[in-house]
Amino acid sequence: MVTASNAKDQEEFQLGSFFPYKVRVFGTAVSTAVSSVYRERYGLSVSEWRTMSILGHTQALSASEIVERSSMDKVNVSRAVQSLRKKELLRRDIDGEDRRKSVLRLTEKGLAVFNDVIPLVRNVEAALTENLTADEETVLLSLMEKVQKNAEALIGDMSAEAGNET
Amino acid sequence: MVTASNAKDQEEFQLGSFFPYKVRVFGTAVSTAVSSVYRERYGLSVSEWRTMSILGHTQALSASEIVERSSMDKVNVSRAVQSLRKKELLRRDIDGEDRRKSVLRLTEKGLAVFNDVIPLVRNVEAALTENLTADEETVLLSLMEKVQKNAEALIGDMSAEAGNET
DNA sequence: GACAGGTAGTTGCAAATGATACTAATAGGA
DNA sequence: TCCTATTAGTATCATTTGCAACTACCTGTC
Repeated sequence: MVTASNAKDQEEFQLGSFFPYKVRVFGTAVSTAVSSVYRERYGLSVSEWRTMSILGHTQALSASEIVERSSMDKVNVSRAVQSLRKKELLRRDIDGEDRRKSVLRLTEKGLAVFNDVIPLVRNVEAALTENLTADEETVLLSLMEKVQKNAEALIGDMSAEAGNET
Repeated sequence: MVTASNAKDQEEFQLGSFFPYKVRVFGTAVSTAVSSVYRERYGLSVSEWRTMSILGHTQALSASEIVERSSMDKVNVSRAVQSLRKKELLRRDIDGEDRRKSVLRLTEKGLAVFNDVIPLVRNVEAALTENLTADEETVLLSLMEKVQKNAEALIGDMSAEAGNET
């Protein structure tokens, strides 16, 4: 998979035209635009927002169910739950049948915040793609998915190999 | 800009189909795939890699010139420079004409590392887009740019307004 | 030549993220 | 029942990142 290079590669490497660099800059811009909304308004972090938005309607999930739906790891979720509880936006009960499991749901206050934020982030979402046609948006999403799958495959390979080619 | 919402918005919000969420997951996957390469091999952070790749051929830049070319802020660059110096991958001299300015360049060791990493990241870059046609890649990049510009405009608006619409 | 204002870069503090190790509880056997 | 393996979630530590304040230096003006 990792093959040889030639001298040209080295001479011509330009960060500005490096695909992963562009992706990162793109992602940072989008992420900042959206997260500013709920951070400035309610001091919510990305993890907190994700947790809330998953609990929003599908009330009463365990932490690990949130992990499955949010592409966050359990540490992240655990911390988001903690700080949301501190802010009284989320309530945690213990599952009667399996006392390792938590039963998480938004409080009324949490739901109110959530409902308040939704239109704001939706507006940002709309503004981000306002000059794209519906087709373009579809294409963008499907290409991103393709690349993402490639990336995930690569990551899988790496952690499997753990580094051996010189 | 921020307009009204209706009840449907709130009922139907799904994190999984939220555009910024998808972008973030996409970006994280790509970024992880690439940065693992130079992190595992040489313990380089993203900032360090960026700094190195900008200095690579265009030897001898000041920190602020790196800032301009890298979409990192000066704090980030400063720290990257520090740790690269510690690793002896980068040398810093002081500009004779303006002693506030640093004159940064890769050491031989740094250049060797850089040249060693280039083909590896190039391979990842290629693998990320291997199932995309050249056209698709072009389209993806141009759509990302469009969205990114929108995002940057939004960010600009926000910091200008500082939050007032209810 | 001294003072105001701007620029280059650094440092320190706080929030966010990731990896690892740990505790508590359940499940499946023997 | 007891023993081991798994699972849910938490705590700890190291890294990363951002913001704001700070030092050092330069420029222009008086």
